[in-house]
Amino acid sequence: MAYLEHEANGQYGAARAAARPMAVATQPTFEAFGAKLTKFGAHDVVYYEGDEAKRLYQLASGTIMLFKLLPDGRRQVVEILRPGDIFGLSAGEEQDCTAETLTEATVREVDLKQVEASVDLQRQLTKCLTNQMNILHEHAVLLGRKSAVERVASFLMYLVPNRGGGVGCVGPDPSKSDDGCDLQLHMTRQEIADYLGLTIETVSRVVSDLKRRGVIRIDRSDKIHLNRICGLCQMTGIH
Amino acid sequence: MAYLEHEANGQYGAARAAARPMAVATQPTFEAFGAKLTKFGAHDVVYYEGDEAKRLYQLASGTIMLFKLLPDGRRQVVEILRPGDIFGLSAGEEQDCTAETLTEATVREVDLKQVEASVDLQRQLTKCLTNQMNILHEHAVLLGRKSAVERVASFLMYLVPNRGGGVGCVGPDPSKSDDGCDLQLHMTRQEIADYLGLTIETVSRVVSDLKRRGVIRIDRSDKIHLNRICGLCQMTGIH
DNA sequence: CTAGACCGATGATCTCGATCAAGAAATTCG
DNA sequence: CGAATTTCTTGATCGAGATCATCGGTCTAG
Repeated sequence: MAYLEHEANGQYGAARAAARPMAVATQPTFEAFGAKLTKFGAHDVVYYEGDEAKRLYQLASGTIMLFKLLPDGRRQVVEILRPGDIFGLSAGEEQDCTAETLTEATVREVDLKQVEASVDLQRQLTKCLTNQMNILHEHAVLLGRKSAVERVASFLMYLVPNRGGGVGCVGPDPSKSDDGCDLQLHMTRQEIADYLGLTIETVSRVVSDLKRRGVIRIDRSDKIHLNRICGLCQMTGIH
Repeated sequence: MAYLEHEANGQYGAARAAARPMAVATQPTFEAFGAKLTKFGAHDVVYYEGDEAKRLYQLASGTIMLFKLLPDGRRQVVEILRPGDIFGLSAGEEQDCTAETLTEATVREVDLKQVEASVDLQRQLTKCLTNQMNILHEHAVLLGRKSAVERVASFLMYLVPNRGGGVGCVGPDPSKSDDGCDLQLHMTRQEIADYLGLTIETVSRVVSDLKRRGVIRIDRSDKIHLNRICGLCQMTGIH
């Protein structure tokens, strides 16, 4: 029985966890499908939770967050979208999240009828959804099992181009002196906290701590320089 | 600006959060596509995290969990699958999760090539993925923002037929005396803990507490009777 | 320039859930 | 059946992160 053989590696066979999905290829776009292009300013709402879900959206440029609210005001940011990501689909009649821009953004809109009809569109859709699903899985690990430091480190690594969340990290890469990187967050401490399932104070403290330890440098509160990417990656909990 | 108008409702416009997605319609199946049917015993592994992702699976009967591991053994159960749910797709070459049965289960397998080719299959796929994505969003709220009691209450409500997670709850329903329900968990306390981002002890304590308060009755450790569904629903944090 | 609003940093304290430690109950197996 | 093993429960203690409180910095409006 495969299960037993596996158990030899520890409680859940943690040794197998070393194999991890690699960063994902470029995402398809819906350009070719005569999608309507809409422009939004920073901090605009594209739709609210509860609005009728009748269109498919794809982010063409900028950054958008999807969040959900509890009636007492607690908020959870469930996805941070990048160009190529799709949103606005819902299993029910209504949107399950609010979509709000973090920066200026342009969005492609396609009618759901049109989606139904096109094989190509469906194929691309599947690819996008699968990709976003994998990210949601990784985020569930972060929210369910990681410490505050690990969450912030994972978040920063997620913003490093081609290193989504430290996933696929190969350890210190001596072949390149790429161990520095400038990040533009486009998010307030509150938005970061709501994404990481923390409070604003904890995020602030952890960031200060990373600065004190020399792992990062803070140029402006939303502009952070990573001094040692690999050092940061070691703090994400995935090593 | 829509944002400002919205803000009148509180920090994030919590008032809008009342509108929630309804329970989802029956899921499509891939029966018609000549899928190969495989039978698994309880606690069998369908595939491991890191295995090559080359097939699409759909759960035909039984229950399966998808989980991810951190190298130090921390585990997060990211999805609990029900008949109709699909799994095994990955953005990369490798599976991002381990899939393990909770009960005996039968699984339909379709080759990825075949998926690419069929419009119908794609359409159904989109529907399944969208549904599961919505559940992942809800679960992110649970992991990021809910208390231990709210998590356990939400989990139990999630198992009540037609009341997925208390979503779409309409308050005490006096038209039916349906305020009781027998649940078969098919999960150990450890598995529940790993799904809810808690420890086994906390899950055990909360369950004992719900029993003490008369909200539930424990017939066997994995067989729980809900005495007052609405009372439980009130504890999920969504009201 | 000042006043006001907002955002972020940081100290003090508290609390919920984790951790540590036994037992009790259920399940498996000889 | 009883012994061994696993799972669950419960108590005691601890600590990471939440909460509360304050202050400094920055941006905007007048």
